[in-house]
Amino acid sequence: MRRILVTSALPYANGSVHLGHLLEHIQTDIWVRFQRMRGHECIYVCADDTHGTATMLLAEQEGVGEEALIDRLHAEHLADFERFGISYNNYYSTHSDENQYFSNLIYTRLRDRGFVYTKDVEQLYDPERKMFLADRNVRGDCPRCGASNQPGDNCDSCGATYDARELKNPVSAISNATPILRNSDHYFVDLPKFTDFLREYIHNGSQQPEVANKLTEWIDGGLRGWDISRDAPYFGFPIPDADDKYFYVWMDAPIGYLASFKNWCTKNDVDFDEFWRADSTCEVHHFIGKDIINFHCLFWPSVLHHSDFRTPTKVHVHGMLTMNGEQMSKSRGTFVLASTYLDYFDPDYLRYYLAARLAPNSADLDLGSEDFVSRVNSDLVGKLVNIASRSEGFLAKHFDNTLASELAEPELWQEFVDEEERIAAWYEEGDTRRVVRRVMELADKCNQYLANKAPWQLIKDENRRDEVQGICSMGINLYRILIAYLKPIVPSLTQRSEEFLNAGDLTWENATQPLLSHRLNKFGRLLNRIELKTFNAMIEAGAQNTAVEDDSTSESESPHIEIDDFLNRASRGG
RNA sequence: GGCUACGUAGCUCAGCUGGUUAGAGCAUAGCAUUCAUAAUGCUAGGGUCGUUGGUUCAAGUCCAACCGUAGCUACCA
Repeated sequence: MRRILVTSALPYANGSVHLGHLLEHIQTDIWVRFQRMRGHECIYVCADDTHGTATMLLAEQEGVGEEALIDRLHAEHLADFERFGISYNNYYSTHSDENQYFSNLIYTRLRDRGFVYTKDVEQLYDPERKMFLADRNVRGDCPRCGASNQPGDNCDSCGATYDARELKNPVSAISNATPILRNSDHYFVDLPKFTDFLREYIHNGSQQPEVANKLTEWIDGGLRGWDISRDAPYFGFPIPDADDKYFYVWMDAPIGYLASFKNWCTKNDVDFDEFWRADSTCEVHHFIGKDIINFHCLFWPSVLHHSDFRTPTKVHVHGMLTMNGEQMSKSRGTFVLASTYLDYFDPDYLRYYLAARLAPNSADLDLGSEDFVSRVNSDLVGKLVNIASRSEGFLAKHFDNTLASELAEPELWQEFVDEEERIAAWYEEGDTRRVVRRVMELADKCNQYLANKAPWQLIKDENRRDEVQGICSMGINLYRILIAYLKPIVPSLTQRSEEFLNAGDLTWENATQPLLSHRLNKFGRLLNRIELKTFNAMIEAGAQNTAVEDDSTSESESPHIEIDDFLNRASRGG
């Protein structure tokens, strides 16, 4: 039995769960459910990422304390994810004692080993709000093309990248005050010292090839020190032995994985160190989006390795979700919250669709409305569920819902059984696209078999009734093995099927044993078809739900962050 | 600008280390069927495999250039 710890990136506590988050958490959950189905120990933890300026400002805007804000969002996030069947063992928070403990521990270890240095940094400062301004919180004229009202790090108009200090006519996006330059000591992790370690680490099988490529690029370009401190006021953990300095949110965010797991270990009496000591033989898998590769594949393993923790076994990187070919964005009206989706569709539809498109790479994934509807209706209902539906009637009507005592077509059955190994390997790699394709090919094969045998003809002949039972029992058994193969992807459909099949929980092991002389439960509708207009209604509702927010931010004239930017970065990782 | 990935039928994609007339599903058309949630089965049309050049007995499959698309160019809560 393998011992596996799995994480999804930590959603940031400044907004609701949306389909972009779900892509990641569903992908993770499928992998986790597969591992558990195979009989491995698989602990899945996540948490809300709570610290930083954004939460601080949002709390202020809402007139509540940060802790009240993050508590509220934590409850919301967890409820949304749970309704999608995401099977965390623990969904915690980075604003926790455990997280502070590990942050301090890691920091002091790094510091004591000479991997931390301080440097004087000059930054824009908002004199009204008395706080330093991150690049994103400054707007001004582009130093190259002169376009007005550009963000502090790059120009949307001409694409130039620059330092916020170079902006002309800078304005604080928080208070509209004119920022001044001010100096402060910052704490840096000496990343360049980890160059050799990283060069080796990224080729140890922990990275997808295209990710390793990108990392090599960064490393070859020369690593720079990583600024891990922020000045007060800042919502976060104070840095030990420093005056009014706080850990930069991206420092303690990944540590949230440790904290969440530790919290779970305490409650379940599991040895944390078994998983995290440097020579652990357990596995650690992170699932993240490609936007946060640097944090998880450069900083995180470096920090872990140099503070006596093991490094991740594998980082699974996925691409971004687009809607009908466009970036998910509120202004384009292609933004759908998890809760909005649930007003219209069963989670299994989305889980199935995403699984049908996911491969072990970081390519972007498009959710196309017609494609979505067609795959659900053709594959799940028309092909798969249809097998059970068309077989069941005969058994119920003529055979007291009882399966034949032996397999009518052992070779056909064996063919389905023989796929087990390949399908498992695809799951393991994260190639659910192949899993789905193969299962649907088998479903086609099964429908062909039923069409050829035409039990609806045979039933008319009194002498051939036994054949009908045999054929339909094949149909049910084949349906059963196929739904078992898809169990990690469509848990609720599987559960309804298990009830109908009346033979307990499907496991990877028992799925390849046919049911013989077995009594089924009463058949109920397993899955409904969906309509394109429902999907369109959902998109429209999504646009309406979010239009309000757009207005409010533009009216205030001081959005702390462009709203679309928010979305792209809403799934950070912790 | 630099780097990376991708560009195969209307759509989503298979095509591994180069080797018979380029495949599947969906969509479309016709036929069959009616057990099944207007589901299923059979058949057909549809692609100069982004462009050009090269290596080779042989290239969608390797190389180069070009065109196009997307992304990255790390400290942003």
